[in-house]
Formats: sequence, structure tokens, C-alpha cells
Amino acid sequence: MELLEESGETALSLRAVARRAGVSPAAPYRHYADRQALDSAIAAVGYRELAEWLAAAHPSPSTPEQLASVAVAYVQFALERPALFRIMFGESCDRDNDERVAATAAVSAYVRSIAQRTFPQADAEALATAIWALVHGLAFLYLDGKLDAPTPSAVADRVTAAIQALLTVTRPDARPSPGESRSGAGSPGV
Amino acid sequence: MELLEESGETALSLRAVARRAGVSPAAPYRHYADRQALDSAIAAVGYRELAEWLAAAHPSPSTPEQLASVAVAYVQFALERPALFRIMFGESCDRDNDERVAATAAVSAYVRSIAQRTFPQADAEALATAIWALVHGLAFLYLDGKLDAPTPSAVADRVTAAIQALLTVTRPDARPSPGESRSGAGSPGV
DNA sequence: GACTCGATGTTTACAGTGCTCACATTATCG
DNA sequence: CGATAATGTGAGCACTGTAAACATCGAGTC
Repeated sequence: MELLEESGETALSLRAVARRAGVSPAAPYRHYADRQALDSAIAAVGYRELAEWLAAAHPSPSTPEQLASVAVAYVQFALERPALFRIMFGESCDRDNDERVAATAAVSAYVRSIAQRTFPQADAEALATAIWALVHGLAFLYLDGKLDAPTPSAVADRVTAAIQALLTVTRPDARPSPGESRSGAGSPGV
Repeated sequence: MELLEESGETALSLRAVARRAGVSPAAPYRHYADRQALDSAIAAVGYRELAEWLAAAHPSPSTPEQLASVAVAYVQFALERPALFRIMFGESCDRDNDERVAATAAVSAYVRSIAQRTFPQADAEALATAIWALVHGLAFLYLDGKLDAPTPSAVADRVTAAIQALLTVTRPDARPSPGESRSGAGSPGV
């Protein structure tokens, strides 16, 4: 974890960990089966810290505004600890790691409870999935620079705006406009 | 690209590319400055293929249902070509790579045009961000096994359900309590 | 045609990595 | 106290990214 905070994810190696611990390069293999096991262990810790971080933003959100503040916290976590976040989510998950599955299940349950509390009338399962995905996607798009993140507060504003936008969209009683598709104007160019 | 499809992202190395090309280990350096440059080039191709893939799902969506079909396509792309998708989004983006920024800008514009067409009355910018994030998040959560993906059609169903759930949520009349800023004041450590 | 020069490829080399194995040390507990 | 499990060590292998010096080859010019 120290290495991650100091020098990012590329600096993380079993050998570097060994050096930091003042121990021979092979020693870590007594504690972690392989590199992936180390990653899983770190990720598990990360999930727990993420849960605490979110709870600190709001222990039990029950309004869209409170939900938004937790969403902002999620994105902030990703941006403040990018290396950790990438290890938590940017790799194929080792599904055999119990610690790891338990921790992610906890996050998942937490999101579901928020969804249920905030929108009791909705399909909680689907809504929870959607909310987690929305927030998770925002985090990654910012992390990858697909969305500009000039200042933390600008990010916070855009996150809340995005959530606001989705929640306030009223389903247009879809009568497809007779004129129909404005010629390929919106097709993906490139 | 061949290497990616055949053996996943871990099999991708400059040396492996050289071998595949029947050429010495140092030869690729005449074409790519370093490993990251190779990744960027691959990613740029990936963005273009993603754009085509989405356009194939629906050339210019203008209803929530059509939007959902494009969303499903996005997630499918991620699941069918995980290694490519991870290179496109799972690494810190090299912002100096022109090809790359252009391609992602195109995707971004594409999403915005969909948002605008489908929900003309909404804040297009924010909504586009939200939709992209939602879909992107779904893709990553599935990719990482945070959401179970038993069959492609089950995934498709859950993706549409998630979008449906978000779009049909009616906003409960919860007016922001006075004094609470909407940009997430109350979240820790900002 | 000879000649230059830029693009491309080759060789060799170095440092860092994951990982294994045989061996040493230490700690714990019966 | 001594057996035994836990932990650490060293050397070594195959692989990676990257660099530098050297070779080749092709297109265009005199």
C-alpha cells in the first residue's frame, strides 16, 4: 500500500515489496502464492477502505441528494487513490479469493440498500446495478482522462449533475418525431 | 491485435509482437517509441472498432429502447474483446497520443448526439456523461466479475433492465434541505 | 549508373521482473 | 529440549522493456 501511494501501480512488484520489507526477493512467496495473490490481498483491503470512505460521506443515504454525495465520494476515492482503484477494478478479478469476493459483495449490498431506501418503489436490484455502474463508470472515465477533471470540486459538480440529469429525465411518451433521424449526423465518425 | 484475441492482454509484449512479425526483438522500436505507444495505437484502433460496432447496433438511436440496444452492444463489445477493452480503458491514457484523443472524442460526441436525440429536453451534456458512464460502468463490472454474466442474453437483459430502472425512477419530492450544498458538501476530506 | 541518406532491421547488452528450488534459520509447542 | 512448521536466503531461469552501435536496403539525385 505504501508503494502504491508513493509511486503508483507500476512500482508495485513482489520484489519491491520485499525490498521495502528489508527482505530477500523470494521471501514474499511465503505469504503470497504469486503476484495475483498479492494484488487480490491489496484489492480486498481497498474494498474495505472504500466502504469506510463511502460510509463517511453518508452513513445511510435515503434521498437523491444524499445518494449523490456518496457518488461523489466514490469518484473522489478513485481519483485520490488511482493506483489502488485500478488494482481493485482494473484487473481481471481472482474469483477464488474469498476475501475479495466477500468484500465486493459487501459493497454491492451497500449500494443495494441505498437504492432501496432512496427509491422504495423501484426495482431495487436493477436500480442498484444501474447506480453502481453509473458511479463506477464516472470514476473510470475520469481516471482515464476521458472526462476532464480540472479540480476536485468541478468533478463533484459534474458527477452530481450527471446523476441529476439521469434521475430527472422524464420518459418522453416516445412518439418518434415524424422527421426522424437527422441523417447520419450522429453516427460515430472517426 | 492477433495476439490479444488469441492469448489475452498478458501475452502482449513488444517482443511477442516482434516474434509474430518474424523480426528481431528491437525492430518494433522503429515503429513505436515504447510499450505505451504500442498500447495507444492498439487502443486507437479499438475505439474505431467500437464505434463501428455501436453503429451496427443502431445507426442513430432516438428512443430509450434504441438507446438500450446500443448500450447492450457496448457491454457486449467489452465482454467479447476483454483484452482490447482493457487496453482501451484500463490503463492511464496517454494524452499526448493524437490518434487516441481524437478517437475518444468521437465516441464522446456520438454518445452526446444520442442523448440529445433521445431526450431533447434534458441537459444534453450532463445526460450524455451519465449515459456513457452508466454503460461504461456496466461493462467494467461485468468484465471484472462483479456482476455475474451467465449468458450473453442474460447480460443483455440485465443491462436493459438497469437502464429501464434508472429512466423510470420518478423523483420523490425531496427538496434539498437548506444549507446542504449540492456539490457534495458533507463528504469527507474534500 | 554511382551515391547518398533515411527508414528499417540486427546484435548485443543491461536492468528489472515473476517464479522455482534447495538450503538455512527461526519460532512454537508438545 | 527437541521436533516441526513457518519463514527467510541464494542462486538461477526465462522473460520483459529499453538502449546503443552496427548493418542493410530502397528511393531519389547528381
